[in-house]
Amino acid sequence: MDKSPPETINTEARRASHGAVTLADVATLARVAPITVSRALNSPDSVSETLRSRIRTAVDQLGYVPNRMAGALASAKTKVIPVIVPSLSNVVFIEVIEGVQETLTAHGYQLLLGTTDYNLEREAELVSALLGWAPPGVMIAGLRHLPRTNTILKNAGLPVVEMMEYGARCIDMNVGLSHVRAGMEMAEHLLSRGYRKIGFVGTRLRDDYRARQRYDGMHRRLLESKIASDMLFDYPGGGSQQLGWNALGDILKSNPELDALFFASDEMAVGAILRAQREGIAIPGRIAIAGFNGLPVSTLVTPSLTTIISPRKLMGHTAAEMLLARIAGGSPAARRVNVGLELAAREST
Amino acid sequence: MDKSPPETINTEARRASHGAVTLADVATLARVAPITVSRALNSPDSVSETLRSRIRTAVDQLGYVPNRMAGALASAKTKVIPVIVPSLSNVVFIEVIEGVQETLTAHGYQLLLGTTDYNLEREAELVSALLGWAPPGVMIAGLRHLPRTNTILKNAGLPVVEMMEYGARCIDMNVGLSHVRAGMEMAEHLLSRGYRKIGFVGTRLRDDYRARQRYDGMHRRLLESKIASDMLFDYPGGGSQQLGWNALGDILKSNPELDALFFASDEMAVGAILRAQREGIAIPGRIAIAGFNGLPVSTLVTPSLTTIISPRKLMGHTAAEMLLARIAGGSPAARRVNVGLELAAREST
DNA sequence: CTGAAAGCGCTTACAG
DNA sequence: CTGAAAGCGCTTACAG
Repeated sequence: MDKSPPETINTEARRASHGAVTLADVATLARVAPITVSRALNSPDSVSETLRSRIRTAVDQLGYVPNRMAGALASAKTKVIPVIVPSLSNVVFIEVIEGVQETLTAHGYQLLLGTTDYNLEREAELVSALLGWAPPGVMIAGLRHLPRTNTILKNAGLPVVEMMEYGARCIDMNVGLSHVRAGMEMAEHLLSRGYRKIGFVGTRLRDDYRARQRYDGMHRRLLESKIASDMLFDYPGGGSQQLGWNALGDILKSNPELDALFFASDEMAVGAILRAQREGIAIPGRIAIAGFNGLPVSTLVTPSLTTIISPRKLMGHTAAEMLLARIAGGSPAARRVNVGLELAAREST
Repeated sequence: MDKSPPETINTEARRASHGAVTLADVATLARVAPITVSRALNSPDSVSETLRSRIRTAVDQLGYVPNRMAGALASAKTKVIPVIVPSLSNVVFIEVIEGVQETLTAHGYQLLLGTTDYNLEREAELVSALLGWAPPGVMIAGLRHLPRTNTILKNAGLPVVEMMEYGARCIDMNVGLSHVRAGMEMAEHLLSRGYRKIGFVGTRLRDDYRARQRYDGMHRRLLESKIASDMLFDYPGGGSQQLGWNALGDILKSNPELDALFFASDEMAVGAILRAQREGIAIPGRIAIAGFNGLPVSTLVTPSLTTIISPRKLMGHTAAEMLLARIAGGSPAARRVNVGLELAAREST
C-alpha cells in the first residue's frame, strides 16, 4: 500500500487539510447528499435499505473514518472524558483508572489521561487545557484543589466527580473513602493489640495529603487513648518497596523504642517485611508492621500483612457510572458515595 | 458562583452549543476582530502591546478557554496522541506509559489512552476510533496486529511507533527488545548453573505472544543443548503474585522432577518465592526460580530473584521522542531501536 | 500590526 | 425517507 495520503483529492484545496477521506467523498461516490451518509452512519434506521448498502460500500471502499472533531464541534457532543490523577506510579490510581476505563468503554466513551505529579498548579493548568476539549464531564482525584480550579470546574457547568477520598464538600459529585477514619481504625487496632509507641511512615506527605489524613486520624485516636504516642516519618522519593526497606533499617536504629510502624502503603510495608526477613528481625515480635490498600501481596508475605482494604476498582466503576448518569441527563443514585474500608488484622501485628 | 452556563449569551441560537465563552465573545469585549484574539493567544508577538493587554483582560474577565476541537479542525493540527496497550494490570505497560507521558507532556502533547485487553479485534476498532481524532501520530504496543489494523495505520500516512518488542518488520517505527533473545539468555543462564528440567510458567499465553516468544527462545536453546528439556505451563487468570503462589504448589506436586521455573513475569516469580518462604521450600535448593522485567522487588525478596531487566521507561521516552521527531517533520535518529536487556543472576538460581 | 472572508468536516433544523 | 442551507468555533490565506 502507498503510505502517502491520497493527495489527488485535495490538490486544489487552499487550506491545510488532513488529506483524509471525508463524508463528502463518500457521498459523491455513493451518489447521495452528505447528510444522508451522516444518517446512514449515526441512525441507520432512518435511511432506506438501498441507500444504506450503497453508502456502506462506499465507506468500505474509501476506508472512511469519520472526523470526530468535526462531529463533536457540530453536535456539541463528545465522548472523551478527562481523568486526572496525581501519578501512575501508585497502583491505587491505576486500579481506579481501570475501573473507570471499563465502565466508560462499555458505554462508548474514551479516556483522556492527565497526571499532575501531586502539583496543584499543574492540576489547574491541566483542567483548563482539558476543558478545551469540551468534554461532557470530568473525573478528578481528590477533594483539594486550588480555588482557581474549583471556580473553573464550577463555572464549566459540567458533571464532575471527585474520587479517592470522601468528604463533606465537593464540587459536584464525590466517591471515595475517609482517610481520617482509616487512620483511626488502624490506631484502634494497634492499641487493642498492645502497641504503644507507633511510627507513621510516608513519603511526600506535604503533597500526599490523603496519607497525612490517615496519620491525623491515627494521631487523634492515640492522643485520645492517653496510653500511646506516635512519631511521623516523611521520606523523600516515591512510595516504593525500596523505601519501606530503607525506612525499616533507619527507624530501628534511630528510634528503637517504637513497637509498631504504620506505613502509608502496602508497597512500603511489604518492603519493610522483606528487609526484616533478610535480616532476621522478628515481626511482630521486635516491631509490628501495618499497611494500607489491601493489595493481593499483603496476604502472601510472611508474616501476612495487617492492612486496610479499599475497594479501588469499585470506586472507579461507581465514579464512572455516576458521571454517565448525569451526562445522560438523569441524576445518579447519590451525589456522594462513601465506598468504605475494611481493616484486615493479620500476622504482622 | 452560578453553576449553569451563561445561557443569556445564546438565547437566540438555533443550534446546540456548548454554552461556553467563545473567541467572538472575547473579541467583542476587547473591541477587536476575532482573528486578533486568536493571534494574541497563539503568536502574541504579532499583536501590539495595547491590544494584547486589552485582550488578556477580556480573556481573564470572561474565563475564556479556547475550544481545541474548533482549533484542531481549522488548523488540521492536534496535540493529542493515542497510546494503545493491552492492559493496565501489568506494571510493564504502566511504566512505558509513564515514560511516554513524561515526554509528551514536556512537549505540550496529551495522551489518549486505549486498552485492548489483548484482543486484536478490539485493537482494530480502537485504532479506527482513535484515528477519528485526526491525531498527529499513534503509539501502539506490539508488532502483531490484524491485517486490517496494519492497512488502516499504513494508509493513514502518519508516524506510528510500535513499542515493547523489537523485530524486523514494523509499520513505521519500532522501539523494543527481543523476547526470543531474552528466553535464550535465560536458558543459557539456567544451563550454566546446572539446571536440566525447566518449566516455563505464564498466563494467557495465546494472547500474550511476547511471553510465548520468551518461551520459544528458551525452548530453542535448551533443545540445542541436548542436555536439558522443558515444559510449558499456561495458567488462566492474570499474571499476579497469587498466580505464581498457586503455580509453585501445583507444579511441585504434578512435576516434582523439575529443577527450575522461569516465570513470565517478576510478579509471578515473587509470588512463587513468597509461597516457598511460607512453606519452607528451599530456593534454589529444591527448585530454582527466575523472572522477567527486573522490578525493584526482585532485589528485595529472599532469595533475591534472578531476572531479566528491561528498560521500560527508556522505551517510553525513546518511543515518544521518535514520534515527536517525525511529527516535527524531521526524521528520528533511527527508525528501529533495540533497547536491549540485561540478565541479573541472583540468589534464586 | 489588523481585519473581512472563506473554509475545516461534520450535524442541526427546516423543508419536502 | 432525502436534501439544501446554515452553523459549530476556530485558523488560513489574502489584503491593507
